[in-house]
Amino acid sequence: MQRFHVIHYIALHKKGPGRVSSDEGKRKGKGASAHAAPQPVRVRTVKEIAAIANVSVATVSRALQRPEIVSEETRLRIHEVVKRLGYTPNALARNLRTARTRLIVALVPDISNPFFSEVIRGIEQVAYETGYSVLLGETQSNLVREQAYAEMVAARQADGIITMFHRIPSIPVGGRLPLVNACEYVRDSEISSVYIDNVAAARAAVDYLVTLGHREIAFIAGPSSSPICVDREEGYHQALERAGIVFNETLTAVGDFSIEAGERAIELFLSQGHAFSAVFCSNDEMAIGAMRALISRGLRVPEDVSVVGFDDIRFSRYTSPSLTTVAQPKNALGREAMTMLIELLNDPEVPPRKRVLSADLVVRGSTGPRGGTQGPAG
Amino acid sequence: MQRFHVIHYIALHKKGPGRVSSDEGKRKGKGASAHAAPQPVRVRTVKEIAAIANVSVATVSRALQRPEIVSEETRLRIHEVVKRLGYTPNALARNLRTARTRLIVALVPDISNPFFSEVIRGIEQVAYETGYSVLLGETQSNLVREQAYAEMVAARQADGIITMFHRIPSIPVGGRLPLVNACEYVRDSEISSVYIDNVAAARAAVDYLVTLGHREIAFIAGPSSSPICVDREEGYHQALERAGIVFNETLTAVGDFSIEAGERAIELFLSQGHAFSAVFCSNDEMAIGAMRALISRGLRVPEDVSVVGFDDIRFSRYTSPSLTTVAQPKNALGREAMTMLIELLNDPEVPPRKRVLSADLVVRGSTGPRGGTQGPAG
DNA sequence: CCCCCGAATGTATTCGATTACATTTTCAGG
DNA sequence: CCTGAAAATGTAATCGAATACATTCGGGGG
Repeated sequence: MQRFHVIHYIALHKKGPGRVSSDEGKRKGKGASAHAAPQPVRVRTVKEIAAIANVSVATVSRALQRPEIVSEETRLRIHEVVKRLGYTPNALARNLRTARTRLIVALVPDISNPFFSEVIRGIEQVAYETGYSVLLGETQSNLVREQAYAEMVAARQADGIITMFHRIPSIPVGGRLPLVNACEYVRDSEISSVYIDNVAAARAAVDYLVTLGHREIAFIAGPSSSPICVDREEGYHQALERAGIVFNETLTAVGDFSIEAGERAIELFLSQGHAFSAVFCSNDEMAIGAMRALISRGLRVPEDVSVVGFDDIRFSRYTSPSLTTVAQPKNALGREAMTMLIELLNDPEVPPRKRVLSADLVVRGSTGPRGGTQGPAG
Repeated sequence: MQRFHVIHYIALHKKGPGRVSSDEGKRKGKGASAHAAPQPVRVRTVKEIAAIANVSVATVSRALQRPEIVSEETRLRIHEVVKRLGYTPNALARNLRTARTRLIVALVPDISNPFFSEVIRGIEQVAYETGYSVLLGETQSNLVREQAYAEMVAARQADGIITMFHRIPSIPVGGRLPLVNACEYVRDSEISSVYIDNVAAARAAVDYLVTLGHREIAFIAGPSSSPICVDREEGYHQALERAGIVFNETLTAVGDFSIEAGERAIELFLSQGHAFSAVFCSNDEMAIGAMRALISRGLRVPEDVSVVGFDDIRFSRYTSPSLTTVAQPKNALGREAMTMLIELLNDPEVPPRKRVLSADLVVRGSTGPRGGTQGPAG
């Protein structure tokens, strides 16, 4: 990999980035009021509230949980005290007693991936509607971290978990943990999942390139450890076969979903000197990298080479040219996943299910009919 | 706003995106084993472990918490039982008793913003080193959500909180909640914060444009509700003043940090017909939007107009041309924030502090000397 | 052989809320 | 003015682990 532009730095300060100044903290407030009395954090309990409101703890609890069964007068008095003292019930005690937290954990490999953000938004919508809260965890595809978050459920700190990668945290013996797999799935496993028909989606994308007249279609695959990537590759093969195009192994490269991987793949294809007029990529980042590499080699997109991505991340609308890609129903994936998880939480007996949603091809500027020029090496 | 490319959809399936199929769930496993016995989730407790290992609950607890004070023989026996039965201690009970969770909440307005992801990574590094776990919350700049997450601390579900926006969740009366503000800060408030010297950083960016010969420098500001945006604007003004350039009000526009806002701002400048040869933007997204708009109007970056962003998000390396921008020490911001929070947790008496880190200007391809052409309208 | 000390383990309280069950209050109907 | 059911409130057990305090055990010193 090489940079295309020289990067040089101009320090704003003499001190390095590590140096810090913290004088503001030392300044004394102008009046005497500035934390003159760093009074210990007064933690209130039901007992105190009960004593002050002149009722029993049970009544306080009821006034907060099911106000309708407490007399108006008492209720108002208790609420006044609660408000005045700023009382918040201890959720640990409550959850311990009730054996539920109304909290679910959503795990993503990479939070900055805009694809997942949309899915998470879907999860949160349903969670909100059903009175759950969502806590996010980033695993960075690290097994240890995945496991650590899964333990939170085993330790009763959360009720369930939605994962967005293809590895299932090993289930603590004894209990089936309430888990739903979103976007990805694990073949043959007894895990509930929501995902799209990746074979069909990839096939449709490549079909579209075929209808534009392309015959030499390159493919940039994702890691084969992920079942959905295998499916996308399968879809690519099926489309070629249907169109009567002979599969050319040298026109397939494997990447790791990064922009750089897309660039490298194109470099590889070009160096091999085999002609191609279109590239289908297993995700948008790699497609963006592919476009960059093509353009920097003086090839025009889509006049010389058409490019298709997968996912429809927000940014693919803003590349130049904008990217044709397979749009996953991100929001729906999230919503379905959360809905399934709630079913599971309400009734642990329900068998695991797999739900398959459909995807759409979004045609933008990066694809066009096979041009007069025969492609890069044609 | 208008699209530059026609977008049309090709449905992959007849059924709409909402339709789902879930046949796989119904299929019976080939053998009898497939969840033949959906046995109730056996939740183990110390008591059970103690009974099976033939010791008291205290000994089990000790074997898990401080193994060294338990005899080798007993310890091994207990660990064997724990492992065999897949016992995980109930964290709620533990946290209730010990009054600490070793969990902190990190709140961001938008998880897909790559700027925050880097900061979060810094937070997590320090958290990991000190035995804390980080849970992420996305607030979407929604006050209700900010408040809801803050309540988690009041309810003792988390020990502390790091926010990355300029609003302070109203503190539950009675207790100062352990909170650190990262990247942003609140003027004159008694809140610990870590941020960069935005005035100096912005000034340096504009200074740089001046050294390249630019005199008509436009500015795309961020929302003035955010102190750091005000600071960046102040830095812009200071740099102009130093260079003896008269401030031209029509060359300043306010945006909301989105790509579209950057586009709109450029349209505005161009429509006003006032010449400019450089644009400084309060963040990278708006700078990317600005470049798009300029290029789509047939202007060259940087030959006709230089563009500078702020933040140095990952993607700004990959635009064409790549973006010159102010790089915030994202990782250090996160690390410092978490470090400060831990100090606060260990000793609630420590007064709030503000730490100011330095930023670097990263020069890439979007800036160049003021060219022969006089800019868009010159 | 006894005493004492430290190591190992056990007993029982505690954390703070929820809630089953018990008790008191209220008031309509007789 | 009494009765009884419903409403309101109170008492105490409970969730599961941690831990202060109590007890037991083993063995070295006197």
